[in-house]
Amino acid sequence: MRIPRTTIHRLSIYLRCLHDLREEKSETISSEKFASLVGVKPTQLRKDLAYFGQFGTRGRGYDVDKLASGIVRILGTGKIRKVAIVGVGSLGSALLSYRGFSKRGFEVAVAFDMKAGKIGRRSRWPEILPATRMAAEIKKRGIKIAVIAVPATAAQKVADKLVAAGVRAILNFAPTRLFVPRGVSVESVDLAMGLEGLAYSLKSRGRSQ
Amino acid sequence: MRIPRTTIHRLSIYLRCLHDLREEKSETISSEKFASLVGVKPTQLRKDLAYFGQFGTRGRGYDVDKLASGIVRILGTGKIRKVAIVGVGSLGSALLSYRGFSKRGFEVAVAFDMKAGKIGRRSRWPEILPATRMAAEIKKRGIKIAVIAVPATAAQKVADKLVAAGVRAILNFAPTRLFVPRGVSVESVDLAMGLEGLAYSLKSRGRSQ
DNA sequence: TTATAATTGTGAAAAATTTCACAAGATGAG
DNA sequence: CTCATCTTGTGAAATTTTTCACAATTATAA
Ligand SMILES: NC(=O)c1ccc[n+]([C@@H]2O[C@H](COP(=O)([O-])OP(=O)(O)OC[C@H]3O[C@@H](n4cnc5c(N)ncnc54)[C@H](O)[C@@H]3O)[C@@H](O)[C@H]2O)c1
Ligand SMILES: NC(=O)c1ccc[n+]([C@@H]2O[C@H](COP(=O)([O-])OP(=O)(O)OC[C@H]3O[C@@H](n4cnc5c(N)ncnc54)[C@H](O)[C@@H]3O)[C@@H](O)[C@H]2O)c1
Repeated sequence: MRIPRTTIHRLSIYLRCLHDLREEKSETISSEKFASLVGVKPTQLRKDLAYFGQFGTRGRGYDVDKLASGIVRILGTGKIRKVAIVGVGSLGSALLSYRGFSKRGFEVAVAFDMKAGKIGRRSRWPEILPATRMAAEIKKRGIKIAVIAVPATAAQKVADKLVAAGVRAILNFAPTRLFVPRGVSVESVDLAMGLEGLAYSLKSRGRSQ
Repeated sequence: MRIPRTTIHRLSIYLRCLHDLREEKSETISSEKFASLVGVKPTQLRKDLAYFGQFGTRGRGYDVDKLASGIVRILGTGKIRKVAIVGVGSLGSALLSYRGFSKRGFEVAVAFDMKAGKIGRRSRWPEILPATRMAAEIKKRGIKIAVIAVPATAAQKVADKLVAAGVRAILNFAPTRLFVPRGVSVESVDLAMGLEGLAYSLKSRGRSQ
């Protein structure tokens, strides 16, 4: 059965919310309350979960812990996944220092840059290596996920090298389309696109929202 | 007529691609070539545009310049829109120094932070003001779009203040849901969510892609 | 134990979105 | 001018996604 892309997207949102609920020591929650918390319809939440099995108890709701670990299992973020970042400019640096990824099951294991000045090891930061060692290190460490934070003009070449080195999933911040072989996934984050969406809803307020 | 959210999203992608085509001095392009460039079906591209009128010439295709300005008009990014950034931490700093927004019709006009050390004026950066002056400055400058780059725990309070000051659209980087009144739009960018999507496709390669 | 209330899981209906198929308009060669 | 070719715009069909409605299951109180 084909699972909608949007369902996977929402699963992430559910998981984030479950983390918060866990911190508040909630044990169980009904689809109704949970849905209103994340901002979807209860039936949608139940249908999203139903694609993957049964997670709740009729008459009671969902066990927060159990549901969280269920979604983690679905997403495949159960054991920590190593991530490489390519491009340690202003955005890459922000990502390197970000503590939020580890909570979600990702470890930034290493970063690469082509400029000599960026190379080295700072306390509490992942090691930054020269871009020339990229292929070898990624192979050696068995890294499957990479983040591209280089200028758009360099992004495709970097992607090609990453794929050749065994990377199977790329989070791309460069504002350009990446062409990759079948079997490799790309998610692109274009911040200007977010602003354009907002500009549009600003223009057509009332109609679109 | 209701326009799909995804259509607006794709319009941004089309526009980015048109910018590139313009730099390559292409004059016209058919929906077929254009679609293969951005990675959608030609009929989808034509349908997306058809929501807003007629932009092409039968037998010839689309005039690159004309289509670009058409999409700009649809999105409402024709005249530069001023944007405020709240939170000048590692991510906020990256956004402040980013030169890519102005090409898309946005100007980061001002930033705010609560820590005294962040306040001031650096060359080529927008002015950074204390958070206490946020409401007054946003009102004074008539800013309608803001970016939230503060910790998740502070995000809702910041959003409330922004809305009270007249902001109508928020790009939110904090990993939390923002509750805002009707008529205010929020786009959230959760980078961990991008990674989770990738982890999933890694797990279920072949099926989902 | 039995009745009542709560809440999930799910097939079917509804709504939204994408794709198709082709008429209509434009171009260019002869 | 005419014909063959190209390519858009669009109503209709197909597909996908969301929502509904309710049977099934569990909890709880009497
Ligand atoms: N900074 C932002 O806020 C922001 C926002 C949206 C999008 N982006 C995009 O993210 C990307 C990075 O942005 P940035 O502001 O950090 O740019 P930047 O110029 O500050 O950093 C780019 C880094 O990549 C390195 N680099 C260049 N080519 C490389 C290669 N082939 N291999 C390894 N390293 C290489 C450079 O040495 C530099 O350190 C760009 O594509 C940009 O458009 C940035
Ligand atoms: N850094 C990243 O790569 C990254 C990635 C994904 C998400 N995020 C999210 O983006 C947000 C910012 O991340 P960061 O790494 O830049 O954090 P940071 O701690 O480096 O910066 C936060 C800044 O916000 C300021 N601040 C706090 N409360 C404020 C308030 N009420 N008003 C004004 N300013 C206030 C702080 O003084 C600080 O300068 C966080 O919510 C984080 O989860 C960051």
